[in-house]
Amino acid sequence: MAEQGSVRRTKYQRIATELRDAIQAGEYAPGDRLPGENELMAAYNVARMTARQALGVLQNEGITEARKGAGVFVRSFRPLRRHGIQRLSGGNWGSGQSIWSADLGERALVVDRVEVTERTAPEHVATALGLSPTATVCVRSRRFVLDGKPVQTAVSYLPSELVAGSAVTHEDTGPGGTYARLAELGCKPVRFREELRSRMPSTEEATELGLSSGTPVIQICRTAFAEGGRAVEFSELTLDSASYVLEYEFDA
Amino acid sequence: MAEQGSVRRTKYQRIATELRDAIQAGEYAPGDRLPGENELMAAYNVARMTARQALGVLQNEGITEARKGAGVFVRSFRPLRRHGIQRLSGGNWGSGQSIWSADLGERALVVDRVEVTERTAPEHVATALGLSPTATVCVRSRRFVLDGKPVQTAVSYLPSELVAGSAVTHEDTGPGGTYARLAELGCKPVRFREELRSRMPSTEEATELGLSSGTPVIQICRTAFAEGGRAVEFSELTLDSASYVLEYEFDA
DNA sequence: CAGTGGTCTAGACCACACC
DNA sequence: GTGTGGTCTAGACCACTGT
Repeated sequence: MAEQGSVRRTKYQRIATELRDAIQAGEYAPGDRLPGENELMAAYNVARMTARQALGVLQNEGITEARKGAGVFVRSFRPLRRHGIQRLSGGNWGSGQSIWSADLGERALVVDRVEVTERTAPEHVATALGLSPTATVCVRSRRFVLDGKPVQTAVSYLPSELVAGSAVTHEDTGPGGTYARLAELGCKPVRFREELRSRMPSTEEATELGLSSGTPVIQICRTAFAEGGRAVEFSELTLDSASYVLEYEFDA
Repeated sequence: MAEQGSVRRTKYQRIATELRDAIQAGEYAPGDRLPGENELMAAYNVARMTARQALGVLQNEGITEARKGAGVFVRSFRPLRRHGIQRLSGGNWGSGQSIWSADLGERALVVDRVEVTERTAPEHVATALGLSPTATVCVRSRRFVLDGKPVQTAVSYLPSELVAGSAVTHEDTGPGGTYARLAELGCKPVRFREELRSRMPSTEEATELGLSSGTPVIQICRTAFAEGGRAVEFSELTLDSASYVLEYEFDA
């Protein structure tokens, strides 16, 4: 009880630190239940809001997750691996191993929702595609689900002038998908630029991806270029950061 | 359908939503001061903790920042652009434009702290480098600062057996840096694998990078391979997600 | 049903920023 | 000094989860 002078931190920080250390020491495994608000109030002789604040620290760090009516639990990190560059042509690269388990396993990443519309291009899309501000684009919105859990949303924009009347404007784009259709139209993507950033999700994104507090998203803006440098597709992907590891492999 | 949902929520969510909408509508520009706790208490007739909770929502979304004794302010996003693949050989790629302003400008990214040590390889490092668990590695820790603000930390691990006695083990690795020294040792890196994830920072990382609440970090684990596939360097980079946009450009 | 986390109140003291 | 956000208390009611 008497520990005034050691470190100058606050009560909730001290509680949070002890819980975090216990987790990292393996005293609580992923999925385990942590002491709840009532237990912390009794164990540390603090008010409810103080115990809550301590638990909130861990939640905002993304290492725990609260389930209403059930308790607070240790989260796990079992990411999908997304290979940013597909040419995994079989070299012996990789005497060293990847850091995070691939875990792609046999679980299927399936499309949950598809929505195809046409509208005038948002400004940043028109800019990315090099279109006039009044041009229209085909907008393909999808959500991807893994084992019932949404992990990614994707919105692709393609110039209407390019894809009008093709299967790209259908929900089912047919064998080979959008890129195969673009190839048939003489605009096969041959080069890509991906711009990544990470940030906290909006409330809509958190809802749509089923994200708990303390989970950032990775936003990928990809532009696909055809031979000659024409931008033929612009995509905005939003990934649940707890579900993904991104991998890029390239030569010097 | 009707969008009655905006009225259904709790008090703090309603307050947060109104503030967020006001920000997105441009009523508050980046750097502007928002109504504080006292103002919100009066304006919405709520208790202090409720006003705080509303402001906490925006902070956790990373769109505002609280400065003790001063107020709550709208954050801005002015990222550096990190080109993951340096072969930016001047094609005409890019009829379309990048999404976020590059803003690299003339500001200098400088090394703030360097620390070089030697120790036995942590398990995941030994695995990544294909070393025995008892092997020792040269550990180079650095912090990078932009305009006085820390934006990245980097820890590189190189096999001791490879770099012992070379300038790699000095704080100043000389012209061309570590990779030039590796080349001289006959182990020039010719291929790289970068594994990225995003997560909330630990408290140490938040302190070291000066991150405010609601700012994730991007963690990059890079393995450098020499000709023949030998892993010669493993690096762990931790980036302030508010300071970076990552770009990867590659052929299909 | 009992127990959990989520929301909310109405006070209080503190450290810090700005004037 | 005054006002700010940060911490903390001691209550309360609610919605939800589990059994």
